[in-house]
Amino acid sequence: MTVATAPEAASDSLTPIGMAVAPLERYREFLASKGQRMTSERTIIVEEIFSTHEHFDADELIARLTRVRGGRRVSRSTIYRNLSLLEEAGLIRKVVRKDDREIFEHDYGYPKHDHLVCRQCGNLIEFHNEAINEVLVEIARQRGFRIEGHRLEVQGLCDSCCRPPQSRPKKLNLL
Amino acid sequence: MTVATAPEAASDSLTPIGMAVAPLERYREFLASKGQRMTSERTIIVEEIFSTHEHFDADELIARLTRVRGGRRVSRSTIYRNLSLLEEAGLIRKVVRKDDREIFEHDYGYPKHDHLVCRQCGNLIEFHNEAINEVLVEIARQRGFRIEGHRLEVQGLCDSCCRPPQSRPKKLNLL
DNA sequence: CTAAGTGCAAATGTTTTGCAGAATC
DNA sequence: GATTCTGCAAAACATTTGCACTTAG
Repeated sequence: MTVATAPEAASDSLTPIGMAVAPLERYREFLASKGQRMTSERTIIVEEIFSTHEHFDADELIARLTRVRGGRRVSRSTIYRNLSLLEEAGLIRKVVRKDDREIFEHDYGYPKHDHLVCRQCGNLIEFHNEAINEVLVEIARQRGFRIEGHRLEVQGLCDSCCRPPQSRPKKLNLL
Repeated sequence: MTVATAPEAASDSLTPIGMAVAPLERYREFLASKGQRMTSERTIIVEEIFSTHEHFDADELIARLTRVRGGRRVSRSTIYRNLSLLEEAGLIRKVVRKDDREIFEHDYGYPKHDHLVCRQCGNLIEFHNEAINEVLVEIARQRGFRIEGHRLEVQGLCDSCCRPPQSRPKKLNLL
């Protein structure tokens, strides 16, 4: 059982835990199975997405591409088209919706989890709990429902947003 | 412990389980607390929403109002403005997002629950499970997170959409 | 009366789509 | 070489907003 963060033996240079093959390779296979093609834009997108394990929305991804990839950019349409495909391929998934935008994250090579969403600072706090899955499986069984996935967002206030600014009693504003 | 569906003793004619006061009254109080007013449009909206326990989106509500209320209609803007207010008041809540629309349901006078969403027929199947809440409360406690609510949608295929049309072997189409 | 609410039409902002040229297999 | 992709600009769509008029308190 591996708990490491470092790359393991696999077919590519970046192949963390739980990935039989690297994301890019996996995308290529998925595309091939549908008679679709790998392109340089798709490579760039997948590499950027999997270069870090972070939540992102379409705009953030575009920003990252513009910034990081030395100006080499991918059009907005292509981003959207590929986000859909990547989701279909099981490489990413929509986790929550924030400010009218879908937030994505890796769904490949990373253990399943859900999120606490702070309505104040917008932070996403990941958590994993097997009991929830077990409950869902049982409920689904009873109803003859075939589960394909789920999305659980817990709304509220995170630790730091719960209490007023108390750790900064220096410059008091006494109007 | 009441399990009935019929109205109980309360301050209005339509006051099912768990409602200290009827929805309309409750909305009035909420509005008053914010220095806002009750209007005929707001009355119509609340009465229509609580006339049946059904999931709905903005368009469906507008349709229901147009149809049921003998042509007396409320403008789309007013509907949206009030859906937000009603949510803030805790009378309704967004449960899932389907076809790019927010689906609402009663959040007042009805036990908390979550949904199985069939991707095929779009049906929403309600279920209630206390264990999930317990898990969430415990996780939140550990992280110092103050829960205000949650949204859990389980995606998949419902019982009838799981299997192909097998119970209709009469008129076979043998092209 | 005065502040708040409504309806209308126009605006918003994200995501989608049609199409001509570019690229993959 | 044919089919699939991309980028662009325009479209689609649910939801929001500005404004003049109406209405609740």
